[in-house]
Amino acid sequence: MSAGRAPAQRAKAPDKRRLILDAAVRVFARQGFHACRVSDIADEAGVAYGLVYHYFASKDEVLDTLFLERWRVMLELIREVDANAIPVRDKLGAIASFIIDSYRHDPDLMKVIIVEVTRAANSFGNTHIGTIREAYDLIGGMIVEAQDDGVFKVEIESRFAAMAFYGAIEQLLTGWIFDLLPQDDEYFERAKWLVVETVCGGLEA
Amino acid sequence: MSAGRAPAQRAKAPDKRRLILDAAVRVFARQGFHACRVSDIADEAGVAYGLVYHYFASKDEVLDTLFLERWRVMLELIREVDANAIPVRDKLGAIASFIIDSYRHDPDLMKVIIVEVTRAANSFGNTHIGTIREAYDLIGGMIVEAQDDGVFKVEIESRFAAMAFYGAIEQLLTGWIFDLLPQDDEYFERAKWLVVETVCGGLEA
DNA sequence: GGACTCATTGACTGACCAGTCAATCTACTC
DNA sequence: GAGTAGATTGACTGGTCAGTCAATGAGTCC
Repeated sequence: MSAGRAPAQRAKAPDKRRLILDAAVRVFARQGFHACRVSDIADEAGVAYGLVYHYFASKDEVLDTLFLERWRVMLELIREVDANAIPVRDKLGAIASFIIDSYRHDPDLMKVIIVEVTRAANSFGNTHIGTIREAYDLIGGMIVEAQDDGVFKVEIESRFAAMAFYGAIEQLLTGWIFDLLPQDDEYFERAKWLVVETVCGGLEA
Repeated sequence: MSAGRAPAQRAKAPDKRRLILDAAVRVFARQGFHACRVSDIADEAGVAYGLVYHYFASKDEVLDTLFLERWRVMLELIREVDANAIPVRDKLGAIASFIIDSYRHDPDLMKVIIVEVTRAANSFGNTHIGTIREAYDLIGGMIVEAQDDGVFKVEIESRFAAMAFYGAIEQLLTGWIFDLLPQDDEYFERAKWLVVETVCGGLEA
């Protein structure tokens, strides 16, 4: 807890909290949040059952932590991209790149976040809808800006366009998660281009 | 079970099996499949707990039935549309229309199917991936045909295009499910047009 | 009206699992 | 080396709930 203690902890012992989070990602990805037991997480992490409850108040909090950690990074990226004075196409391309690279780098984590949170309308999705929405709103803002600049058609409402754009990306990840699409570097790169090409092609004036 | 008995049943008693399925839709939509109890479904339907197990082998089978019933109708629609000699844009438009109208007509059912099945990679989604995939493949086939005719660019692989198209639609439904987008008739119609316009705009040669 | 079949009821059980807690260990301080 | 605080352990508990089943009801056929 104290600021001075944390570095000392990390220096000597393996960070058990992190160990538990990483194990949880693998277990959630493999079995799903509902189907797995807390003991599965503890076993996967190689720690005692009770230690999970030393670091987290509940099973839910483990998933909340994973989601918030990752989503915060994504929101930062989007804000950063948005601050640059570059064409919308590049902005949307950077977002698509980031999400697809996130999947490429840690497919299990992205699978968990998408399957268990952003699409779980009756559980975690509902809890975090405010945070999720921030991303849609930021993307929507970029589209409004592009419309004001005359780059995008004004007939397509920004909120719809943002949903369609984000939805297309998430569905590609879903395709990879379900193993319906090939997962190699060439395809990941192609997918980035495809999403931007398709959606921007349809939105441009 | 027997062919002669079914109509007699339906004629006199309210069809309890249907009553249970309809109640399940409302309960699953409200609480989610995992969070609800079988007794919630029985209560909602106004029947005894045990009757659910008279008609269905398990809680899972109730959801399976709901999904398969609906998805069969959608596959039929897609095949029917595909058989017509009309432009791709119209074919894809008909599919978008059908899905969006399905939501408009029975939002709870579509919410359940999307949230609990087509996006549930670790449970029902996995069980039904073959059936779900049929839809993607049919849409992919339409896109290939359009590419052969020179209407769509060949650079964008059909599987990717199909996922992007279907993903954009599903995300619109998700927007409605999460109450992030307005839900009135004008918006539903606008959404049909938007999806087709956006995706076809990006795919056309 | 007796015999049969299927529909319907709801109390009960057996398994499962999230979360608790008291005990033990480890490391650091004075 | 005694004292303290946090880390770690895992057996245990309490509640929940899917699925079972024996009993009862209702309709049909002869």
